Amino acid sequence: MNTLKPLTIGALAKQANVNKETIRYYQKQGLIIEPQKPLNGFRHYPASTIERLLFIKRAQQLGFSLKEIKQLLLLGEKNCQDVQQLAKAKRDKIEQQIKSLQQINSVLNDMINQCDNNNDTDDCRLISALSKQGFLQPMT
Amino acid sequence: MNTLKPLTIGALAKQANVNKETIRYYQKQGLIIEPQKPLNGFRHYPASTIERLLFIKRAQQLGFSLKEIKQLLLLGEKNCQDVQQLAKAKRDKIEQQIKSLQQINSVLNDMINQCDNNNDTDDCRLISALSKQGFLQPMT
DNA sequence: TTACAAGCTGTACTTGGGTACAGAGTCAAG
DNA sequence: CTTGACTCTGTACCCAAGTACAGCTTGTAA
Repeated sequence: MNTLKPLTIGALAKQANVNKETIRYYQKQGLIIEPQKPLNGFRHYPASTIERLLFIKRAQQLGFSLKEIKQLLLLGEKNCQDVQQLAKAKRDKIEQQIKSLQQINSVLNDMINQCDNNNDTDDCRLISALSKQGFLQPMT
Repeated sequence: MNTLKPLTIGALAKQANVNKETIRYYQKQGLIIEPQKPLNGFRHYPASTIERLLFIKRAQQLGFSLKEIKQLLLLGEKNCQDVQQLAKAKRDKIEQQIKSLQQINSVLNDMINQCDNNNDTDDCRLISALSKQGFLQPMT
């Protein structure tokens, strides 16, 4: 009874909660190994591919691109130092992003508040604020 | 002497510090008006187009897409309330993004620190952390 | 006037992360 | 043995925000 249905692409997709086409796409990109196709029939995936897909999705959530994830997977076996480097670079980038977004956010808020203070429709302070120079420092 | 050279596309591009092709692209997208082409000759842009381009670039820095910027420009003349709505929606999105990035950042930092604590190359904690489930709450 | 720079038009290409579809082949249940 | 669900392969398409290029016309300075 427990012949444990072989993992075809559809089953794999379900298990890992990704689209079939996404799996094929990852194969083309070299992110997961495409199992040999038996002469007649469908491919069977090892269960570890589920883990691999989940890994990829988690890394994506951390802001890694597929290209970077490929690096991670290649380095992963051997080179903890290099992996850490990648992670640090990513962290620094993310910190930069946070700072930019915070700056943007405060500008947006100022503008929104200015808008509150003049609700005659004619002259929108928000638009005129955007029309002026120098309200956002160039990112350093 | 001061015939004040007419603003052809190249001059405009220089003034606004954007690429000529970008200007053509914005024209196609309806973000800036393409002046009539005189029967023989090159287009002349009004100086206000410089302002318009700068406006677009500033709005982009605030995270607005070109599509949204088009909205802003259409609304801008009349409808302060609607403009404010757009700005608020954008602010909320940006706040969400900041929160996600902060969460990601702290996860990355934890992982990097774990890596520091074992510098034997063989078993990379960072990779094994990524291999485990549940370290990132699904974005709510 | 002749060369060279600049503008014009249209189309195609880029990146990243996929999705969609057509036209086959194959498997498995009834 | 047939039907329907699934897989396979390949190609094309989507989005955003442009960039690049070919082949032409026009403007300008020496």
